[in-house]
Amino acid sequence: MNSSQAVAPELDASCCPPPAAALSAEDARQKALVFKALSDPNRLRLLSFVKADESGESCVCDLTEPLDLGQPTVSHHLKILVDAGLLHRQKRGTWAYYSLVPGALERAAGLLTGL
Amino acid sequence: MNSSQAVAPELDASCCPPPAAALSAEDARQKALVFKALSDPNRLRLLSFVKADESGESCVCDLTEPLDLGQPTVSHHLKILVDAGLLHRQKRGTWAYYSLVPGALERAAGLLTGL
DNA sequence: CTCGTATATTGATGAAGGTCAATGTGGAGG
DNA sequence: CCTCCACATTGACCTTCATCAATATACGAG
Repeated sequence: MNSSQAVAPELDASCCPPPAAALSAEDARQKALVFKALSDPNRLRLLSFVKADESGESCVCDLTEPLDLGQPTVSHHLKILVDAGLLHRQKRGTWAYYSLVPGALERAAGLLTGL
Repeated sequence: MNSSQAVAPELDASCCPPPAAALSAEDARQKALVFKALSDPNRLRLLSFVKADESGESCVCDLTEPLDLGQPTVSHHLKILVDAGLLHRQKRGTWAYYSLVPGALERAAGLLTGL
């Protein structure tokens, strides 16, 4: 009864054809999902922290403290960013490493300039 | 008890210096305001309609019908977009004309690529 | 001044979202 | 097998938000 598999399709599309006309209700609904994932300060900071890390990936335990949030809350936010197609999750042993999906931020930016 | 004057400062900044480090809580809070304004499907469509209009501006009455929303709801969304620095409002006579703030979408996109 | 029109504001309502405490899961070590 | 650790999930609470009906405001026409 959750939305674990809901991946924003806009970020998977190879590119963004110029819309020519206005957004349809469906297009708007799906693009809004990406910006909804970006509309929380703590999620923006999570993206920032992951991107700033030298290794390019961070585990939950590294992100909990600087955000001053509980571990379940951080996991929740990370899941939203993964579902939006912005972060990638790789589990190694007990740890879960999160990394930026290459080009995802640029594609999200393209959703704006290509409105 | 409202936020009529809350203008997102990020969109007014002349440019976006490379962050070097990670986002502060305050930076994240203000940038999230812009994406929160973009996180609603109907607001994305409003931006799209305004941009697609040949004259570059649209009045509320032109936007109410294609969105299939009530007039107060459309006014509410437009206000949020104005407060976020994305739309500009100009009142002429009885009508209120909304237009895209030049470069605002590009600056919002820059908030992402410059994370 | 009065009426009609276009827009903004207020108040209420139901849905969605962020957070935490508690619990579940699954791998590593003894 | 048992225990600790990192992380995920669940359930509950409270806040925020999108929407509408009703009302207010402001302007133009007559």
